[in-house]
Amino acid sequence: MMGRIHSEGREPRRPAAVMRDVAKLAGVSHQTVSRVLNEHANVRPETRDRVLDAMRHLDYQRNTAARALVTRKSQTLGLITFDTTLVGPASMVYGIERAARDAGYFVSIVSVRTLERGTVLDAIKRLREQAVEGIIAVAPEDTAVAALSRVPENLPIVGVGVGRSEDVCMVGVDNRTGARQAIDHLLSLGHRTIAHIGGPPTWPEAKEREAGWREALHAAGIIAPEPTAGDWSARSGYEAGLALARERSVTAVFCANDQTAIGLLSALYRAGLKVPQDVSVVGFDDIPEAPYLYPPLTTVRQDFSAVGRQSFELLLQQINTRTRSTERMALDPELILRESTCAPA
Amino acid sequence: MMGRIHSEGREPRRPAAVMRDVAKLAGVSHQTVSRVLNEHANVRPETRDRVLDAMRHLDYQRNTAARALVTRKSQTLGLITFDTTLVGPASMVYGIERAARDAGYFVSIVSVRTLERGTVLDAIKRLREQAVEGIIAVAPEDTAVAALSRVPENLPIVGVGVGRSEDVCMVGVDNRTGARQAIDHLLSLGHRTIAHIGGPPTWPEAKEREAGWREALHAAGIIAPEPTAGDWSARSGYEAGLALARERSVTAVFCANDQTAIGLLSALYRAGLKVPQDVSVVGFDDIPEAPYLYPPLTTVRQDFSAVGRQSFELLLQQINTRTRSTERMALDPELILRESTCAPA
DNA sequence: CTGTTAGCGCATTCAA
DNA sequence: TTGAATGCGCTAACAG
Repeated sequence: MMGRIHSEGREPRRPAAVMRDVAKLAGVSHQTVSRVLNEHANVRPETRDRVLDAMRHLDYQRNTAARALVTRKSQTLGLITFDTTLVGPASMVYGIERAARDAGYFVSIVSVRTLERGTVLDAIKRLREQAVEGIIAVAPEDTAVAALSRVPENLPIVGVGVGRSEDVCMVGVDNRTGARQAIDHLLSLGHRTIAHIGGPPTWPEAKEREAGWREALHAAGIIAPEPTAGDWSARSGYEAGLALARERSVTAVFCANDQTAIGLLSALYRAGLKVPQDVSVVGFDDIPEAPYLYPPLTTVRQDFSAVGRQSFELLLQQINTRTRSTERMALDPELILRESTCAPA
Repeated sequence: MMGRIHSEGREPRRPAAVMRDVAKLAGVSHQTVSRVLNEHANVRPETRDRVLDAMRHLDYQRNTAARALVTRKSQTLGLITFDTTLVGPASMVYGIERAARDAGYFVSIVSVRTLERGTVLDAIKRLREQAVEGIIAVAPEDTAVAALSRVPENLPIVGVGVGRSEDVCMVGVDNRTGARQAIDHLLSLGHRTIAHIGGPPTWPEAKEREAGWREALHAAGIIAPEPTAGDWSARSGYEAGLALARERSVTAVFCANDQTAIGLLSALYRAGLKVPQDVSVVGFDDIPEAPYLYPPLTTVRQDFSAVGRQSFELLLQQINTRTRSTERMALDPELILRESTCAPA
């Protein structure tokens, strides 16, 4: 009779308090509790305080599942990120999560290792199961962008990247302009042979950077040499650097990103070349280490967290207006001059 | 009478199919649909197929809110991460998310900028609102660890890091051993003056690495000099390096992490010193760039994704057994020999 | 093997 | 200003 005779030892002591409990303690109906919770007007301040007190006493947590069930809103958005140690994604996750939280959204994350169509589709499926109200996908590869255009019309989505897509909203950085700034800088220094170590050809960002390099060279009446293929890694920069050092024909190298530049620097030194005296080097991204490399790296800065915030804004807009946007937004990068570039000998 | 006369233009075309719709189309009860969904036995294969077909036709998505409401399980776990471009957290998020997904859990992420107690407590509160079944918190600072011990008894939690805590399960790397390996290596090379550029003193990991350095030195009968304070950044390594170069009394430096080592290398070169000939350098972490620095960096490797997986395992165990564990697990790091160390001149 | 019933905790009508 | 009823979509218990 004492209750709990059959209590199962492994259960948490007290079941979590629900609205009814709060209501009882405050001497009101559970309805009124709901009202104060949702900040409806028409609740006497005095009643409100009693309810608030009761909630505190019972350590009341509103049940989001029940709430979502009836409102048909999960207050959650999905985030698809790419597994990587590249700075970009990490900073963006932070920016996005931050913005989402401020707007009252939870964020559910799915990390994918590759950006193949199938993988991304799986991630989307998983997020749909979760009933997310919208999705932000870091989609730097063509295949990923293609997958995004397959999400149902009624699910808002924003891609982060610069891939071409007919029907999905994308936000990224204007890589082409960034690259041109870098090359123009090198040209103004007097360089005429400017090599490029590119990123993976399946990445639109890589293609844009290469295009910018090509355009700037072309505008100066210089025929672009064949770029070296890379994969964003220091390793690829290192290997490309070894080859470049053997040729000894270039006075400057534009790297697809800073990691590549790190590897390049290493290869150049190993070959006995000096930077910037023998070879000028420019990177892309402006990772936190860039100013403290030897020499401090001239590079193109991207504001990743701005991209993150912006993508959330665009998503929120779609959610609120219930319209699928196909807007395309490109933020401007900024050339940061440091000591890895100088006039050629 | 034709229905939809009052249809609101901005609504998605078709409301999402629910179980009842599937049931009707398949000519069964909604219960049977639920059975096939949850893979209960006792469903005739034939019926099963009809149901599956119907689900496909209607593009049925199960409603997780409704499911969570009745099962009292959100199938979600919370992840508190630290805003940073440090490799560790990024790799661990991946490992954790991966493991969680394989086990059928969603993961909801909260990124915090600082690890102050209040910030972490807020993150926990937010996750509790979401009714997560457990929390993994990347908690590399003392204040964060302290906050973790405040979560209610019935919410499983695992901290990632090496902080001391009476009542929360933690998994991390044995930094002390890692540091000792590094110093022993340096000692065996013949070094007798081995400086240390530390991490932030509020980080237990930093303290452990320093302790390992101190212990190894002590064991060799050497009195440890005063370590230089750093903050994990390349900048701090650079500044410390400038100072060390002025003194010119050390033959080797053990850095708290690889970023610090990057800055140190830069400062050393700037001062006209050669690595490893004049000064040997050892890092910690083994970031992807480490093998491609100049010179390739000898460092202590941590398996971040293993830490991530392990932390999930421990969390899952707590969830399943409904017991709060206080286990403490330390994975072994591994010294990776490269070219930044050699015998002193 | 399958269907019927009940209720999870909440927000949203309606009444009072 | 407050309370009573209704049902969101699903799973679990019980019948058949």
